[in-house]
Amino acid sequence: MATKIKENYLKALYFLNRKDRNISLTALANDMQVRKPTVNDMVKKLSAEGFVKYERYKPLKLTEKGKKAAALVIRKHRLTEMFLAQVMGFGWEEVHDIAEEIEHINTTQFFDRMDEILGFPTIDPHGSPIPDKDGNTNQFNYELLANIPANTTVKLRGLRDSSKDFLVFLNKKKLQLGTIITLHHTEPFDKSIIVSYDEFSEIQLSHSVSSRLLVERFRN
Amino acid sequence: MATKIKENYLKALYFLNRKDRNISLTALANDMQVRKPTVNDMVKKLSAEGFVKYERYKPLKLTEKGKKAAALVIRKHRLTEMFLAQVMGFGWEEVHDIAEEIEHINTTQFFDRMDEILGFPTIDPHGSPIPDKDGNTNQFNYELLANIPANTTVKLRGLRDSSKDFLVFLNKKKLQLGTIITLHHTEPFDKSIIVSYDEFSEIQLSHSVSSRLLVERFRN
DNA sequence: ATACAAAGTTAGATAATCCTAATAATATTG
DNA sequence: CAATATTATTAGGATTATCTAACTTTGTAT
Repeated sequence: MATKIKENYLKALYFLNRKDRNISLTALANDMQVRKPTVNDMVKKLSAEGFVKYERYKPLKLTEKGKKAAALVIRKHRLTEMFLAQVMGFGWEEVHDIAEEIEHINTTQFFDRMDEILGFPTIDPHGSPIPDKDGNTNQFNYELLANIPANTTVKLRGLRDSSKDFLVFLNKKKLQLGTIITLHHTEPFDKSIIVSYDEFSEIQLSHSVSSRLLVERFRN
Repeated sequence: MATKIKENYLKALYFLNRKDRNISLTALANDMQVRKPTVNDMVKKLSAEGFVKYERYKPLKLTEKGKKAAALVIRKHRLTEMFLAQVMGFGWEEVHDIAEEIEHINTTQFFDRMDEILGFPTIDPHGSPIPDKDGNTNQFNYELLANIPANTTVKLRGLRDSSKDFLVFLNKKKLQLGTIITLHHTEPFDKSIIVSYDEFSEIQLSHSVSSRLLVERFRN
């Protein structure tokens, strides 16, 4: 089992890996908020342990072992977030920071019990998929609200950004997972959109917001 | 805030402190399963931070600050144990090891929420008192079952030993907190006792067991 | 009361994770 | 394609928590 710090490097690598299979050391250093020599040392260790493929001056790659290890940490994180929200009553904007600490606990039964109590959930409170025990992640292919044509009705399914600021903003707008949104119009100039949902009519959302919301179109 | 390891030293010091206000370095080393020079270094640091009173070749003493810091870790541990047992359905023999990991999380709201959900409990699943937010511990003065005279009825209130082996033994005997026990007789030779409780009559318990059970006598 | 045992201390090392400063390789760009 | 910028690496150090080996102080027991 990797240390808490290594688990955090693996998580960071996992998310960088989705954007680009070739991960730069600098990107990882920025993500981890450490200096490049620190990352350089660390990737050598992770490479020696088989989590990362590393060759001098070449981009980093996560190995299958590395991907699986990262996915299992993310599983613990997201199960915890779900537990904090569903069982302990925390808001979706509060769960991340607490889960960030609990995810490093190495007690299988604890997470298994959470899983069971929650009824084996497949998504976390932000709509992100919870990897299964083998580290396999169910990829949903939701669309960005920003890319939906006018006069379409969709359901809010996930978030591109789960930062506290954004979540607090969504709380203020009373937007939550499952909210059914009708997009009326897109303003070409600034890409802002006009939507209606629940008791709100003709609300304007900026492109910055609509490009962070993952939605599902209703099948016709 | 002390590191996880320092918190563990403080806990160990706290329990050693109840037996003897003067704590030997060797005792602490045994408790922590490390070598004496390691402890020597550590107590110097804890002393510099004001948790321990340390002078060369003199016994260690916990300062008030040290006692409070330790009590607050124990608070987190026992709240967690209670949460694991009451909310998550773990057996009293399973909760210690998990709580041992969770107690080092530094997120006040998490423990406050547990406390609230549990209805501000004052004891953990083994009957041990949960220190309050200021680190004050309610000391119950229960008696050892071993010291109770014959023909007395008592209620099981706590345990002197919460090791997994002992807890599993109690499970087998169907003894739990709250069980009302009548002590019929004490055998002078080996100090074993004959008791009845629930559906069990005239059960024999060894001194080793009776001296680990904390009981409350009924007021007359 | 001296000798021996137990307890405590010091010195010097190691591993993990981080740093700065300097250097080397690769990529970009005029 | 040479100059420059970016990226990666190396060298050397710091800190935390641990170790072993050797030494010193304190306590005990004949």
